[in-house]
Amino acid sequence: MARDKSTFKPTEAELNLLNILWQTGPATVRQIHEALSETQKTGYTTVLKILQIMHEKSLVIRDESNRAHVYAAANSETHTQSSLLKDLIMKAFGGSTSKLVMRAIDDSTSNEEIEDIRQLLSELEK
Amino acid sequence: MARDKSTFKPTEAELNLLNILWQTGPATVRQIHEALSETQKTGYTTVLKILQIMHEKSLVIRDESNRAHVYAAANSETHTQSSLLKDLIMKAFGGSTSKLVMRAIDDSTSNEEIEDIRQLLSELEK
DNA sequence: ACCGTAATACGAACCCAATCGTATCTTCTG
DNA sequence: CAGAAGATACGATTGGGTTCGTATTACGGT
Repeated sequence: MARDKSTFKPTEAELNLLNILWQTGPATVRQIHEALSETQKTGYTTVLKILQIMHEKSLVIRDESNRAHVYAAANSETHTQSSLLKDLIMKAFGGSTSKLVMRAIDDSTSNEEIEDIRQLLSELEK
Repeated sequence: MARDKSTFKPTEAELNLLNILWQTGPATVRQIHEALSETQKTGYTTVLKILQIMHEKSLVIRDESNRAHVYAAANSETHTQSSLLKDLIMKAFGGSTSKLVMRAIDDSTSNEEIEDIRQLLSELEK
């Protein structure tokens, strides 16, 4: 069952690796594992395995021209965020984006965040 | 491992049932199953089993005074939405609510949604 | 050319979610 | 009160995600 691209939902472990790839750009398993080790204690082969699975799912692309394969995210961070967001809106907000935005704003506790959002809205007014 | 309430994340099947409970209020397994059957074709005992598991996890409360137990969501829809939202913000938006809001707004295609959000922002300006 | 190092590939184990079939229990009816 | 109907409880199966150990392969230096 090949999943629709816009519907695609990476798992939690996969998303962790994608976050690293988006931040650092294309990287080898070793580099990714090292980056991940900053926050997690996951085995090298575990990272490798997940990347291989992600490759099968076309979540990442890989360059095999060198011995150490170089992996890169197949989709942009923005695209993936949209996909996950849409998923959540459908499942938990009855498909209403405005309900989600309202909830997000209501939950904002940090003044900084509120200011950022206010700024955002000003931009929108044009 | 008892999960923190604010961190709690229902599974997809669980969320489906919660959506029904939030909409209809307390209900028996039969009622829930019937409501679910509108959109899904899931066996009766499957629904029952999931509700039992949710009960163990304290996702729902149940009234056993009658033969047919009456289930109700343990947490409000709003609370659960906040929890899921926070989870997504952490995992996919680097913890930034404003990034998520921006993405949600950028993705809004429906004029109606955009108008609703605009309205929302006007309210916020006060 | 050899050997150690570092890489990939493979497969097993474990856990949890989801589904359903069957067993058991309760209640009402005839 | 016997038995059907309808309810819960339980256990087994399947599938996917996550983890890691081991096997295999490819490079690089002496």
